[in-house]
Amino acid sequence: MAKGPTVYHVAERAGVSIATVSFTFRQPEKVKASTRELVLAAADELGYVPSASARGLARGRTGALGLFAYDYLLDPSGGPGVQGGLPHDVDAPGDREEGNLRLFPLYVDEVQRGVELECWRRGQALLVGGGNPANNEAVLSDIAGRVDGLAVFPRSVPVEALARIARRIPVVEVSESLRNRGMDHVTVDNASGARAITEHLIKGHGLTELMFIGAMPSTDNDERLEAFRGALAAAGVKLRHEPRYPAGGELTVAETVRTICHQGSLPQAFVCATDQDALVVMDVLAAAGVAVPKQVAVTGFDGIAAGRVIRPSLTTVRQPMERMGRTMVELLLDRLDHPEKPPVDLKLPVRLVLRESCGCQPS
Amino acid sequence: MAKGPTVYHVAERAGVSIATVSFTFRQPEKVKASTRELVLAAADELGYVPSASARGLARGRTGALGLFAYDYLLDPSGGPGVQGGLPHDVDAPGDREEGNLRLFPLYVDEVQRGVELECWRRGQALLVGGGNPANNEAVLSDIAGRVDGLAVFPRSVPVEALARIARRIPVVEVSESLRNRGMDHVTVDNASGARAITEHLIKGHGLTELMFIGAMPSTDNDERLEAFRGALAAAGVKLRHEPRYPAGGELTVAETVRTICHQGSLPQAFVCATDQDALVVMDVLAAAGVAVPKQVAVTGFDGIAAGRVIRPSLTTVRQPMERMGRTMVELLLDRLDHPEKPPVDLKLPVRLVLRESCGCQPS
DNA sequence: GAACCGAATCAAAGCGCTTAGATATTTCCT
DNA sequence: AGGAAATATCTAAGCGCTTTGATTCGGTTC
Repeated sequence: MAKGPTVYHVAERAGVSIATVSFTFRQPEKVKASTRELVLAAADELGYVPSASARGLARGRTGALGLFAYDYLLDPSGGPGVQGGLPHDVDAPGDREEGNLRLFPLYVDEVQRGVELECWRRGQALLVGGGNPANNEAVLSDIAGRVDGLAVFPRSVPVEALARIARRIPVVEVSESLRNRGMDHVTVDNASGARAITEHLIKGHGLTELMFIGAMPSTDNDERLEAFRGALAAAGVKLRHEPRYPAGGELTVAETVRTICHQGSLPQAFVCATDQDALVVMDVLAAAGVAVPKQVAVTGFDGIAAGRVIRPSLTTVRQPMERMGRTMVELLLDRLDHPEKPPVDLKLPVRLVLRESCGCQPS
Repeated sequence: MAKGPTVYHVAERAGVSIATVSFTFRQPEKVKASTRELVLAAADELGYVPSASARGLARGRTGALGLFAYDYLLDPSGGPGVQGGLPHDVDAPGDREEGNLRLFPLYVDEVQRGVELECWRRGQALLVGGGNPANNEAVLSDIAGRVDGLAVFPRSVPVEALARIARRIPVVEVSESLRNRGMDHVTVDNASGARAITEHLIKGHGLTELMFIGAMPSTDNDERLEAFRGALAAAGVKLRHEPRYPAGGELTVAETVRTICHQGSLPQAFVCATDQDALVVMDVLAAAGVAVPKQVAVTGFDGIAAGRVIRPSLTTVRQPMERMGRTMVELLLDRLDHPEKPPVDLKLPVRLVLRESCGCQPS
């Protein structure tokens, strides 16, 4: 287990210079076939594995991309998680350690998967870092020092810290395009999605008393709310139920809905800012004995897996999450070749997914 | 976007030597407080981010661990995937690109998650690499050059390639402990699990005609089969249905079960080698109009999320997957400190999870 | 056979950081 | 105040690789 063999050892064994060894691995066509085999044989016998540190230092590029994957489930302010309303199970209690909370892949998981797949497809190494809410910045900086480009989730890290990193290497962020100029962004067409789902409720199901609800004010959610309002106005529906936005976590979504149930002032539909919000809403409604979609329709936004399996299944707007991840990788690699191009905001299309919770029939 | 600032720039700006800059970041207590602040200020103004390549080269350690995550779903021989028998959905067709196959986290996903969480908790950087079945070895070698230790899934990579890597850096493998001496292993107590589930069928449900079935002969599966046999023998149950093991994929599990259905020679229970096998079995049975568990019981092994949600829910033996991932990281870090200790085989406990598919009632 | 040429190989200069060991500075005694 | 001991900082030598420009080599051409 002594310190492993280096180019020097291989070179000596093959009777060539270290330059030739390097060429053999990086630009094989520059080396005469016979020499190449000699070197490869020596490398093989020695069990030579090139040091990425040395290469990275010499080339000025590490050849790896980074993903800063913030775990929302570990976030104390993250709310009740995704499991509300899902089928319970005899072995659930005490199984937390083993991933009960993660029965389904979450939004971030699916995007992360896209990043992984695209990196692998392109032979790029991928460093995934996580917070560790304690020392997010230290972790981020550590990752930044290891990679050529970085993909991050919104609000996983302070803006200034991110800006600082972005001065050194390309950074691409999901959503939040309005803030953080100076880096690329991948977003989805929130407006179209929210409009489509609102119009469907109005025209498809003849509902007019719609209420928008969501836990967090984010760029995405704001755009959705805006489009929701627009769709109501366009349809000539007057806003009986004011959009509710228990922003900042003052009032949780659950509490808000619970109150509404008690007051008996239910709208005809809850248009939720996200699927996770919708799951919470449906959970509360079930507990209060309110039938979905009979008494009230519920819609989400995102298209996470859990919404597909829950009963009633969740009508939603699906974001192309895997593709978003892949796109981030593409943007990063592009940016490495063209550092001076102006920052890009790539807006990906969404798709209305009609399921049971709005009143549609499953096929 | 010029090449970023280095220790030299920071040193110059702070009016100290580069050594002091380095100390400020690595061993702050060795630097006088006033100097430290000077350096940190300079670093901050310059947007200094230490280069991990340079550090790795100088220290002989990269400070990162690697995970070689083979994607079984991309494996052409991987069989029908996990979705057999799961609820279908209006938006399923054509949605493949967006992760339909991964509606639930698979075994590898949960283990990977454990690796990630433990790395993050310990402030370790984590490199996840994937095959790319084409050039697995190249990818593996690339990763190996970047990390201090490597975690791999069984049979994701040729044994010799792995052995070669293991000569250079610590490697820990899931399962397969019988092969590949010379590296650490994390396994589970397959024997206890298989025995427990078999005994439950015999004593709990009074079944005597049990049939073992699984797609792949692996160390894990062999141990399970062995314990299955042992449990039958111990219970004095004679083996009416010979353990069926369509090894090597000659006959797929699906075909085997289909044939059995047609012949009308059903056992009282299918004891499957893995949950994925069990899902396939249940899918075929459903298609053949055979009621589970009324006409035949089915059990799995692993405890993947899908088995919890499918109806009837799947009785199985749960592996502590997240913990296995965490354990791999622990072993790796241990091994770095104690290279000469003999290789370890860590056998983690499993837990019998009774659900509907064996005939038990959900609570 | 001298002059020349392309191809193959090599020598050497870093890349940005860590860390012994040397040196400068401060602290604390007597 | 003088000097030893403790502390703070610096000098300089790598770490293993890439890559430019120089050198060597085996042939061609005239």
